[in-house]
Amino acid sequence: MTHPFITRLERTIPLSGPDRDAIERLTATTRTVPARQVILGEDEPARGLCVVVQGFACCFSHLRDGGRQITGFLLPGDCSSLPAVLLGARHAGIASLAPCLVATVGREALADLLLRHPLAGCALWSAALTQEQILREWIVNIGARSADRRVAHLFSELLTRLRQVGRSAGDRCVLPLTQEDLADTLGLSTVHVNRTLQALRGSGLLRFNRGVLTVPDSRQLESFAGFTPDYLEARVATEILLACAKRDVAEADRAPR
Amino acid sequence: MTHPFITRLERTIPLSGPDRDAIERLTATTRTVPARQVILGEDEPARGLCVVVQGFACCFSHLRDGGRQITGFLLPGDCSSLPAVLLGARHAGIASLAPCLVATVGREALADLLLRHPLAGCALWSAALTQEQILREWIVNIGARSADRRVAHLFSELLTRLRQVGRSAGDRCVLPLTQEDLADTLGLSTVHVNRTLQALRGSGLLRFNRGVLTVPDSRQLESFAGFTPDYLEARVATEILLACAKRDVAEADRAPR
DNA sequence: CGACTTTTTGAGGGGGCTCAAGCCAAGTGG
DNA sequence: CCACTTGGCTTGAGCCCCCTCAAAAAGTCG
Repeated sequence: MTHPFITRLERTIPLSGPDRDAIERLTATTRTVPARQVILGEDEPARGLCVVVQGFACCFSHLRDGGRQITGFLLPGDCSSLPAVLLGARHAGIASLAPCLVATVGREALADLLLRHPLAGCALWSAALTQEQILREWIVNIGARSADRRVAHLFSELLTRLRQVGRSAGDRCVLPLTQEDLADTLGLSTVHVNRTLQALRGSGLLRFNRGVLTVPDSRQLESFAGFTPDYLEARVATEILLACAKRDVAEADRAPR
Repeated sequence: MTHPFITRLERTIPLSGPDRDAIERLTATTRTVPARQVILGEDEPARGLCVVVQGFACCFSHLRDGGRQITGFLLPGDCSSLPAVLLGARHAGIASLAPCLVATVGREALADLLLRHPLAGCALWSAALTQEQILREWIVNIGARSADRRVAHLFSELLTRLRQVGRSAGDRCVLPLTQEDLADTLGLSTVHVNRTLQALRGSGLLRFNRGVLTVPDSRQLESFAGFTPDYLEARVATEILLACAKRDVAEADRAPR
């Protein structure tokens, strides 16, 4: 089976054989992390890019008053935000929600990849850009939608993303989230999430029971939520692609491994 | 005076002379846009990267029910989100809030820049990453803070960013925003923004009058909002920098313009 | 079984929303 | 120079969405 991270990157750019090899090598050594564990604290400096090979994780921020806000989910093949690694700035924390298989790509290795494999580098950037699209959509979701549509939209997005990585069986999928997690994601209280889920179940749009989401008619749910999946479909423009490829060839000529 | 876009990019990476020249050439032709004008609609395809040279603009999304959510502000030197250009995906709309000077960098020109000037390209990516950091912070703001702290946090961020680009005089700055804009940014109603502003004025933390923000003690405001500016300070890690620079030199050898 | 986490329910309150009207400043045109 | 318009700001009243607090019910796991 191909490496999830490679599959993920190839959704934006078709990679060459050497590219794939290089990435595979970087993410070969993994470590397992139990569920509900902090993978990278908000305060500790990021040593490298964190790639979730298997499992389910999230990015989070804590407020002084004890509140928690989840700012993203990491599915198999996703990686932690590049800013954490490239820019020295503050970064979100990362925690596992289900047991995870995690690879960490150090800064030097990352720099080397960017240098020797521009196409792979470009793919990495593109993944970060997709991430940005998602964040923007989340702002719209939290800022402008009612509680029920908010929940529906999040579930629609997660269902779509899980399908992309082959982790959904028909109309149901596993989401290792508690109602508290949902609350911290959507800017709602736990109690209200509970009642909203009941209402949604009542209207037949979805059922969410002990980490299993069931959506009888995803089309209907998406329509209710105002969800359109186009922000999740990344494909790099050909002009850019050609430029990267050209450089890639040049690199190969000059510095064959 | 140096070009604002270059100043912006150099906040993350020190550029070489040729890099600067190339960027300057790309953003030389600008057009003026009056205030309150749509620069790029949500539906129309993005022809290129949109660089705000002067003025004040915002990114926005519209919902079916007529609601609007502002998902970002573009200050002098900022550019529209790369995803719009590189990935074919849906993108946010862009609108001017004050009169703007805007340059558009076409996809071909952008590809050419990435090819010939890796360092400049890296700077561009980094700017996008900073953008991501800001989006993440906005999610925390909208999702987890009360109305008054939300307003305080946004103002703190904008004040800091305006200082970075030299557009704030001491304790005051110009923000061409209506209360409705603030409402659409923060996920609040216009009426409530009004009352919140009054409360903040009452407590002496800030005054916002007809587009002029006055903050007597920014330290105090930031403390109230729970604002820390570290997510706005981007600086690319040296390892990455060296890799880019190395490639840059190699490029210069191989294909001198 | 006993300790714990997660979900569910109830009751009450408050933060923020909607609707609607009045106000103020800055144009615009006669 | 003054009516008239216009867009934004301000206020009031009423209410509903969602929050908090608290406790019971239902799973979960050693």
